[in-house]
Amino acid sequence: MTKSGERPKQRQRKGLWSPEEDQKLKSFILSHGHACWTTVPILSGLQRNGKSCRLRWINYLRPGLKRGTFSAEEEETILTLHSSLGNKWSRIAKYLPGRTDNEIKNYWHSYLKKRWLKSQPQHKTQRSDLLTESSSSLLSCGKRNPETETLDHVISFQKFAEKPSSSSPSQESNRNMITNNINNLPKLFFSEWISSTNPYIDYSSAFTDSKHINQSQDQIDEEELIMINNNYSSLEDVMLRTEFLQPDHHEYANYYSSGDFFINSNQNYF
DNA sequence: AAAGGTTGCAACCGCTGGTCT
DNA sequence: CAGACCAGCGGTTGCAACCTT
Repeated sequence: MTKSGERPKQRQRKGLWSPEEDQKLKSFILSHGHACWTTVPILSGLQRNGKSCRLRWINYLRPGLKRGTFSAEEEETILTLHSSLGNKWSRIAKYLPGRTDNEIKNYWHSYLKKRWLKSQPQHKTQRSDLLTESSSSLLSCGKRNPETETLDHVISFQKFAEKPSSSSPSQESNRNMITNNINNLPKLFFSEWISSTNPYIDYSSAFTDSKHINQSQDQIDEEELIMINNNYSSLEDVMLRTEFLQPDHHEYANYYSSGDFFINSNQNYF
């Protein structure tokens, strides 16, 4: 202990996580939860800071994460949501089960933005100055400034607006898809569901605090919904699709609050 | 085969807002 | 009410893998 009574600061590791560290963190959180992230490294014996542990869990270790390439549907969802929400990656992630905000952000910067630029040679006329002069900094994730930020939104908006309607299923066909295929849905394990991103339930708090479990639809940002519905009809498709993937969240929430969650998530994944 | 360039992604940093004391 | 603490978010960086010359 120091004079002030604090613990002497342990040298904290940085950089890539080793498999041993991953295992320590994973088993600690699965058996104890994470009431307070700053205590997690101390209690689990990791030489990392709490922030780093939190990030590693959310972006990599959390059960139910999808890995690998984004599907065409996911791409469309990102483009659609980005066009109305901007760089609100965590909000966008809420509609992409199993994807993290970090993953979506990286995907946008490394692929989607470029794909759009490639497919839009005609824009050289109107916005050639902006696109040619700042595209290099854009593509290299240049420093934040109002101009590039605005351009981000312009890019994603135009991309969405110019998409042929055939590639974006109508609300009608989407509903049909739901009714036709509801029985063919893959069943989610609860751990998958709780780890996937449900727009109606703040599962991250729920994980350690069961009082949040019964939060329901009113938790959605109403302004967000209004904006989405006013601007783009296919954004409703996004919402439907998301709900479609996670139809039984209330039932699962009750299941979680019953305390069986950890047992089953352990069985399913470890 | 090797050097240099590019890409993708994991992780860090700094800021913000909420909660607690 | 103010300050401390914490979680969450978005921007940025570092580096390994891959590609090109």
